[in-house]
Amino acid sequence: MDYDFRTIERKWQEWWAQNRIYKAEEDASRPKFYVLDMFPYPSGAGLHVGHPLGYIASDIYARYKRLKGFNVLHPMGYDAFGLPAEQYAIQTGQHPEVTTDRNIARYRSQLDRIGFSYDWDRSFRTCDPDYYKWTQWAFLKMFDSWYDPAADKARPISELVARLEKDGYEDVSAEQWNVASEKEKSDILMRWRIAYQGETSVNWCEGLGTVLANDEVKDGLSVRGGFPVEQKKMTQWQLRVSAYAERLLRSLDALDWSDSLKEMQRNWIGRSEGTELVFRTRCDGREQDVTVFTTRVDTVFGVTFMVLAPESELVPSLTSSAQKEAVEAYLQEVKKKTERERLAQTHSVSGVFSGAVGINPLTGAEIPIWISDYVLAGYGTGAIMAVPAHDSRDYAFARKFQLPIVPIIEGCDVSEQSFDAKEGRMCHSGFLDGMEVKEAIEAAKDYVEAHGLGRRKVNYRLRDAIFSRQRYWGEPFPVCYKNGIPVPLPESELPLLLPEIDSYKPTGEAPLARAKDWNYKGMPLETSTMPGFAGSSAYYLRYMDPHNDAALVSPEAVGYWRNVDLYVGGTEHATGHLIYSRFWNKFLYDLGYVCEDEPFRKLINQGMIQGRSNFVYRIVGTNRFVSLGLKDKYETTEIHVDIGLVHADRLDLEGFRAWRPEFADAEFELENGEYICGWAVEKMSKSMYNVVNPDDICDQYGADTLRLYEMFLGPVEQSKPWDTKGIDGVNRFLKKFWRLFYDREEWLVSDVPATPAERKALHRLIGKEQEDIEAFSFNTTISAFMIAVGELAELKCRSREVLEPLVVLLSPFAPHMAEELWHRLGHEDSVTRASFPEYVAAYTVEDSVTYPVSFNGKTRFTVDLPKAASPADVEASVRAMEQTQKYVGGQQIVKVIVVPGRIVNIVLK
RNA sequence: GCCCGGAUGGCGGAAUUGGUAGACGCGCUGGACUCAAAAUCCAGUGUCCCUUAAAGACGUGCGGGUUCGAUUCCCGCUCUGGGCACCA
Repeated sequence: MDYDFRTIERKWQEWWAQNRIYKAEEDASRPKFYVLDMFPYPSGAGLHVGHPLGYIASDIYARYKRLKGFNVLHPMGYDAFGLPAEQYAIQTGQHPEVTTDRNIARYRSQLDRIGFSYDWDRSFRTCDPDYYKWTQWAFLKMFDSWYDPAADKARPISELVARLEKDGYEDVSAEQWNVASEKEKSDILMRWRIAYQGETSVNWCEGLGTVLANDEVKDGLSVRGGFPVEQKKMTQWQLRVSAYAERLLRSLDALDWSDSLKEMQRNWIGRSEGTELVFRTRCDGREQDVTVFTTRVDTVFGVTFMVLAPESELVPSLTSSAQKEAVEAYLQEVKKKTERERLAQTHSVSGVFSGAVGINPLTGAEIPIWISDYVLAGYGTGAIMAVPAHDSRDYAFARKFQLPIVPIIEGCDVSEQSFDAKEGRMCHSGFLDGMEVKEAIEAAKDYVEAHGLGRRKVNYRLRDAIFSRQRYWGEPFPVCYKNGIPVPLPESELPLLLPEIDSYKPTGEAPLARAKDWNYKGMPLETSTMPGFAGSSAYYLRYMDPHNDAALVSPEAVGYWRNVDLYVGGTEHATGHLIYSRFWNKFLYDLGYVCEDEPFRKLINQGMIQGRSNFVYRIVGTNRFVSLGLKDKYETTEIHVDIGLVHADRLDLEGFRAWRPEFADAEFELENGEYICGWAVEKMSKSMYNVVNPDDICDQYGADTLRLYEMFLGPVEQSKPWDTKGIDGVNRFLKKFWRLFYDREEWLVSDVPATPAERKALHRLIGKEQEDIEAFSFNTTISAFMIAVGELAELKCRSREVLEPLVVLLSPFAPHMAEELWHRLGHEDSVTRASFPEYVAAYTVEDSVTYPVSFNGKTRFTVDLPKAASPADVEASVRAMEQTQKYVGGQQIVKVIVVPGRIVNIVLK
């Protein structure tokens, strides 16, 4: 009986599916464990070998946890709304759902071949009305809530309305509220709702005809499609993520995520402690207060000018009539410039004098107010005090416009550049003179607050999320307009189904505006749709209770499954999905719908698998190709060649000629009769002809080999190149494993007792496997497996006592083979239901004692000896080391002290 | 520019966190079995010196330091991957 992976894998995949082996059900008698993969957006290209890396890792972990007695929830679904399907629809006229269905079917068939232990009964797509009903529901809840800073959580908007009616709130008095019109009331509430509509500067992408979130834009281009993005003021639906900035930052500490990812989130949230300082200003005889934000109030004596952002609403009132023309010209220039510069990535210094002056609140000095695009409207107050001596941006500006530079830190040289460091002793700074910068900051803050000149303020870079997209393929907003006032639809109307439209071609207006009868009881419905992250923000909750028609998730289900214990996915979601999801979860937590404050307890970022591309070298101007070693003799062009035509870097010449018509009469210059190709590690992509399809690997080697090899390649978190060449090693291992059980047709396993050596091999493996799987170190686990199997093969182990646990240990990695052998061992149930602790208990590693050995009281190394060893044995062992191990650096051991409490000390000469 | 990581044989990568560097796999070399090939198995494989072996010397990006002992800790560089980028 040979190892016939094709038959075995098909057989058990069918059996698992038919018998619902991986079905998860709530079971209060067992501890739960929730293992989740970031669900894929099914693109048209299908899966390449890099995609399943994380899925395989999480599947191994899920299977391992099952063996350890946990009730494991391990679901999979699809992130199905989004731009690519719609872009395709625009090109082909085909409904995005058709493409989406097709892509999902392909993904599913590819996934199924790898032998994952997903509970497919819980699967859904974000574009299913049954699912997006709950995305819309969450939006309604957000619309109907405000963030109460006193309670530090979201509360129903009705509570705010009650307050407004009775006492007013912040700058809205009860009188104002009570006489306000319906429209005015709506506008007032928009200032506090969690989901609100407001005018804001947005990333407008003309190429896609929609606005984009900050994380959907990179280097001034859209992440999807790479179209230029410009800033534009528009009224959009937004989510008040910024209200959660402090909580999102604070609860990061307790999460078991990588430091680099947490750091990325911290930077994205961008907390900075500073001061809001009020400057009196004068312009054409008018006086006005302007508040600036600064983290360096201590430098206020070095302020020599102020700067407003061009988009600041203060600009009109702070422009003098004399400067009006110049300012307007500058504003026009900025508008044009930003688009160009976003692409060019260079920032030239520009600005214009506003004609207004400000008065330094501490010194009384008059300083000019300028307008420049190096100040951002969206951060702080959109106005700054400039301290050119100690801020490089202010310095560059001062230099360009010849504004004074006044250093206020002793001994610093600002003739060439500013001195930005937060260190040194203050000077020319009145009451701050002589202080160190750090104490000066605090002293200045105290002074400002004590004299009513401003107040301490914490600012965040994190902005509210823009939630509207002028696109078709997304969740419709359950909102209609009554006399221009947004009115939410009642929950009973959900889901509000995405309407059919005639054409997907962009016309400048939102596609839904073209839908027939797009109104609710005669009131027009909102025409934008929700962004991609809407559907992916709470999907992990839905898996807990995917068929519930009455709630996103029942209190019972969420009470049992709580949150995700292990989340595996790519690092590219660090500042998008993972922020939005945490926000969304915290919001639902505030309202009592979920019972954990954080959605993902532990997060593993799998690395990327890069492709290994091959090249041929064509002599310029000919159809002649030279082998790698000879290419330097000629002027050549490097051409990507399909890796299917290359074996061990040797080119298949006939295959190459047949590959493309232009190569049909190619000539070759060979080395030792072979054409050697060049190679490089690059991103796996069609255009580089280096894509490896997991289906091909499954055909040729089997899913178990694929799983093992992807893990054996290196640490899961690390990016590494794929090279099919090495796959034979793990494939050989599996065949070897099989041969422990079968010698051709003969079944080898019997009930003979295991020898001590056989047991020892198994013990070591058990210990290693437990340790390494918990640490997510699967490559070393597999190494340990190879060693153990090698040892057992050499020992000709036939004992069921050892071989049966070995199958259990293998099952997370190579589930198909393990299942087959498990059944051949006489079991009827799945190996999934075997109990790992049972085997661990039966095979505990023999106890030994570790003695720490120290020189002069400091532990230097350890000695392992059997438990029964006497102090004399320990001393002998240490002295033996003196000779063989050179541990004591040539110095002679005078005395070895063995303390009863197992501590060994060495006294050196 | 700022903030995180990395750097170990021909290649992917190990090393119990300060204790025999290079586990495991690939590749390569030689051998066994074959008419032959595939498959399988065995042996060797960091570099240098040497006909070979023994023995030795050198070796974890570079330069210093701490230590009996450093891939591991500290200081200063180089290269490289990623994130942020006028955030006051």
